[in-house]
Amino acid sequence: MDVEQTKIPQATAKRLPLYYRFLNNLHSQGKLRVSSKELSEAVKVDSATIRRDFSYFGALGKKGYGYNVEYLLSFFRKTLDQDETTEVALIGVGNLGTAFLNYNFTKNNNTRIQIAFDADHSRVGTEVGGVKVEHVDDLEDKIGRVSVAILTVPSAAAQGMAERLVEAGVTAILNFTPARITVPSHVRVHHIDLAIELQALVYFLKHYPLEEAVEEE
Amino acid sequence: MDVEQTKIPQATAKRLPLYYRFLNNLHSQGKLRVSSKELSEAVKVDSATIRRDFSYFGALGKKGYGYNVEYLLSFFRKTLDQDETTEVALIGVGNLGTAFLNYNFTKNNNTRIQIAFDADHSRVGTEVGGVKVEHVDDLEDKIGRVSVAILTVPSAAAQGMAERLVEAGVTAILNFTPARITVPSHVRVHHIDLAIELQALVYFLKHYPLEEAVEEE
DNA sequence: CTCACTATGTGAAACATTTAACGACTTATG
DNA sequence: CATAAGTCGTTAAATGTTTCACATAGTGAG
Ligand SMILES: NC(=O)c1ccc[n+]([C@@H]2O[C@H](COP(=O)([O-])OP(=O)(O)OC[C@H]3O[C@@H](n4cnc5c(N)ncnc54)[C@H](O)[C@@H]3O)[C@@H](O)[C@H]2O)c1
Ligand SMILES: NC(=O)c1ccc[n+]([C@@H]2O[C@H](COP(=O)([O-])OP(=O)(O)OC[C@H]3O[C@@H](n4cnc5c(N)ncnc54)[C@H](O)[C@@H]3O)[C@@H](O)[C@H]2O)c1
Repeated sequence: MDVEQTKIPQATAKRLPLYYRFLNNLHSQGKLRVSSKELSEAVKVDSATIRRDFSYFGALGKKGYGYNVEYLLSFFRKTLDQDETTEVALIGVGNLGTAFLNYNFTKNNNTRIQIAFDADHSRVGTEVGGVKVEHVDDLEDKIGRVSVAILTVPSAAAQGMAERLVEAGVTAILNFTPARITVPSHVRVHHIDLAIELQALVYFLKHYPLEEAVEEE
Repeated sequence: MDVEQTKIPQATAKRLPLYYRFLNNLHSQGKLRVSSKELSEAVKVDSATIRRDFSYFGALGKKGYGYNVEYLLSFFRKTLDQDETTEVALIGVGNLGTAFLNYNFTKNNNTRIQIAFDADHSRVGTEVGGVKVEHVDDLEDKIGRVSVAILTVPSAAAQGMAERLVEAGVTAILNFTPARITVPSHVRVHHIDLAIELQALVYFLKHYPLEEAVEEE
């Protein structure tokens, strides 16, 4: 597959899975076509932004008509590699890790948590969400060719585990710990820092007032 | 408090809680000063960006010296309103909701989940993470003056619950459901869409190659 | 077949964010 | 005290993203 499309802005790339999901919804509702304006209302992204995003992939729509849902969907399916499942490992079967294992990411989605590890012997051997929990000591033996990992260990263990994961061949980490981990430059890390998201929301609430609340009449 | 600081870029505002957390770490390690360069390595944000961010608040540092950790920390404590606790409601005590209730957001943080609601009678009355679970029918009665809500209900229930929350006075929602909810313009919604984050990570992995992995010698 | 309408795709402008570069001041050192 | 080294705060440039606005082309009703 041509890796030459590196021109697509990152902001656009982050919206693709969102478009894909809503297109799927429309498709299963039996809708045959959709305009950028309709899609805009559903995903809360400006319609011009949607058209711009789509245009990076060429002319996907028809003037005066809109987009054919089926065509667009199959285009994105290819673009997002929805036909091949990406296997994911999860490290740390605690509160968050358990929630993720119980959640079926594969519903609308090409990713599946294939294997889980924990350091707590009492968890090892149990099955959570259909995935057997392995001991973290066996990580190198059992992780196989999985290249994506979700990290939900205590923050003190994050850096150490990241290093082991990288050593074992992982090249993408979704890090839910508050630790900012250091990895070699060929490894991609996305941080999802829930405490910060909550604090930031509160900060915006207090310092960036939106339009005045309208009392009902 | 002056709401006139609306000049601070949103990108900066989102980083403030991160700075605050690391400053706290440094402080408890007994560090007295820190340079933008050191901080940069810890939080993985370019040092020029850090200096620029800080400069929106005036001259917090000393040339040739860096920043005084204690001073900076107390400045951010005020700025982020860390002295008053913000009360938060959680709607939907399922997998994710339970994880959040069990997590102590207050550790380093001015937010606390104060009250939780669920529709499932078998959960109501139980206590999760020290928070009693109320029935969602009592939401309007019991939510009080809480203005921030975390939404972890099934996506089909998201829009309806959002409307009830807004009606009950909530003005900020952290939405973990895949549904893109519609709210009045005075309500702030932040979406955290975990399935999309995972898909986006996979997309970047495949289409935005980083530097070539170096085989060990 | 005609024509009013609709909605795309995009050039250009507006806006937002990051990064580079450096003068100015501080501290440390001999 | 003079000088070297360090680090901020900021101006300006570079980069990235969103939005506007409209020519254009295809649609669909009559
Ligand atoms: N739960 C939340 O709502 C929440 C919110 C924000 C951030 N976080 C962060 O997410 C991470 C996980 O949170 P949690 O609430 O699930 O914690 P948790 O303590 O419930 O789970 C951590 C799990 O990791 C396991 N573990 C410990 N060391 C390990 C290692 N070296 N290798 C593999 N497994 C190991 C533990 O046995 C445990 O099962 C933490 O870093 C936490 O700060 C969680
Ligand atoms: N668990 C995950 O890892 C994960 C990942 C991505 C997205 N999500 C999304 O987060 C949301 C919650 O996920 P989950 O795994 O915790 O689901 P869940 O089914 O475990 O929990 C949902 C809870 O909400 C309760 N509920 C249902 N209707 C309600 C209502 N009207 N009012 C109050 N409570 C109600 C249910 O009784 C249940 O306890 C879902 O929208 C899901 O799509 C979850």
